Amino acid sequence: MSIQTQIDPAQEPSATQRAYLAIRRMILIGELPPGEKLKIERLRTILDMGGSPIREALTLLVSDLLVERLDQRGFRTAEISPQNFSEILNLRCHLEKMALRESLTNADHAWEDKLVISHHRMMREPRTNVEPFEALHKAFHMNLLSACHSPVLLKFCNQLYDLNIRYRYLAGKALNYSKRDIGKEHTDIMNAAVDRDADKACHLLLDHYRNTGAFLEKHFVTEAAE
Amino acid sequence: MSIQTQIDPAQEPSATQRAYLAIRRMILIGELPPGEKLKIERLRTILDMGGSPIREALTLLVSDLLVERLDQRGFRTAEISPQNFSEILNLRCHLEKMALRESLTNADHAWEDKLVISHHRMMREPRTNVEPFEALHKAFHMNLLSACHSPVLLKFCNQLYDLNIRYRYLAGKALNYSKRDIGKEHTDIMNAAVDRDADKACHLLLDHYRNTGAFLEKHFVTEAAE
DNA sequence: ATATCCAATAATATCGATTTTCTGCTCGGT
DNA sequence: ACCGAGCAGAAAATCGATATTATTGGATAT
Repeated sequence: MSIQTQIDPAQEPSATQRAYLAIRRMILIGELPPGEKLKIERLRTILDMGGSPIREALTLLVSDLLVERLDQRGFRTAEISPQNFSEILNLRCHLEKMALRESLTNADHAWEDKLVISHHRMMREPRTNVEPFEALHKAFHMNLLSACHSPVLLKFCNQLYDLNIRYRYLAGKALNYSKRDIGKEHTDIMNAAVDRDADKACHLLLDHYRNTGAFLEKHFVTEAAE
Repeated sequence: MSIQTQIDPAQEPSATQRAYLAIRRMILIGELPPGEKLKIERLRTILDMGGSPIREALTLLVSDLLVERLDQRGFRTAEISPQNFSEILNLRCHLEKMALRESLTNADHAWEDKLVISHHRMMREPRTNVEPFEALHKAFHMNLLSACHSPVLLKFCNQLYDLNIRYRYLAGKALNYSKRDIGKEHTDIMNAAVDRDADKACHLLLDHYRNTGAFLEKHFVTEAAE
C-alpha cells in the first residue's frame, strides 16, 4: 500500500459528495446569493450529473441550515437577516466557550502540536488569498476546540462557524479591520490556550468573535440603509 | 377556500416526508435497533415506495444524528454508548437552560396558555399509552422553550430531545420511576415558569433531566454487565 | 378595470433500470 | 493449513424517463 493511498483513502468521492462540497462552497462564498432558487436542472448542467445526487446534496445542506426546503416547491438558499446573524453569533459564543473549556481540560501534547501548526499555517497564508486563508482560519479555530470530547457539540460549533463565515463573505471586501491586529488576537488566544488558562482563552476568543460581529453588524446596517 | 384547506395545508405529505417520519419513528422507539444496517431494498418494500424518497429521508436523518452514512456502503442507525448518552444529557442541560431563560424573558399570555394546555393534555394521557404520552411530553417541554426567539437553538434542543428519548425507549419497560412523582415535577416546573421565576424553573428542569438521566445510566450499566 | 378561472408551461418528485462499488467465498499457491 | 487473488452475488449510487405538482399568462365574467 502506497503512502498516497493512506493519505487519500477516499480516492474518488461520490457524486453526492462532490455536489455537496461544490454547492456548499457556492453558498458560503456568496456565489449563490441568499434566497436564491436552486433549480435542479441548472445545478445538473453546472455540476454535470444526474438529479439524484444533487437532491441528496441539497438535503444534506438543509440540515446545515444553508438551504431551505419548500415542500413540493424545491430548494432555495437560506435567507439572511440581522436577527439570524446575531443569533448565530450569540449561540456561537456560548457553545464555543463550553467547547473550549472542555478542550483545555483534556488538552495533551498532540493537541498542542496540532494547534501550533495550524496557527503557523494560518499566519503564513496571505489574507488576500481569501478562500485558502479562511480554510486555515477555520482549521485553527476548530483545533482550539478539538480536544473537547463531545462530537455533537463540535458538530454544532462547526455548523455555526460556517453559517457565520457566510456572512463574512457576503460582507466581502467592504470589511477592513483597520483598527485591529487580527494576527495578534489569534496569537494571544493560542498562547492562553497553550498555558491552559481557560478563563483568559475564553475571554479572548469571545472578544475576538464579538468584535468581528460588531463590524459585520455595522456593515449590515449600512447596507440596509442604502 | 374551506377551513379544511387552511388547517391542513399539507393535504398529502410527500413520499419523502412519509418515509422520514416512518423511519424516524422506527429508530426512536427501537424498532430499528442501534447499529442496524438500513437496506434500501428492505425499506422500499416496507414503506412501498421507490428508492429516491427513502434515500432522501435517510439523508435527513443523518443530520438528526439518528442515522450514519457510510460512503458507498449505505446507511445504518446510529450507535449508542454511555458516552454518547451522557454527552447528550449534558448538552441538553446547557442548551435548554439557555433556551428556557430566554423563553421566560419573552413569555407572554399566549405562550402561557399554550403551556398550560400542553401540560393538561400530558397529565390526562395515561402513561401506559407510551407513544401518545411521549408525544405530549415532548410537546410540553418544547412549549416551555417556545418563546425563545432563537430558531437555531430550538432546533438543537429538539434534536437533542429526540436523541435522548431514543435511549428512554431502548431502556423500555425496565424503567420504573417508583421513587419519583414525575407528575409533580412537571407541575412544579410549569408553575415556576408561569411565575417567570427563571432560576427556579431552570433548577427544577435540570434536576428533572438529571434524575431521569441517572436512572437511565444505571440501567445502562446493569445491562452492560449482563 | 379587476378578479377569477383555466390552460399551457415549467419544475419538482418519484420511479424503474443501469452502472458502479463492495463483500464474501472459492480456488490456487505457499 | 493458511494467505491472498479473483470471481460471483448483493447492495448502493446514479441516471433517464415519467408522473405530479406548482406557476404563469391570458381569456372571461362581473
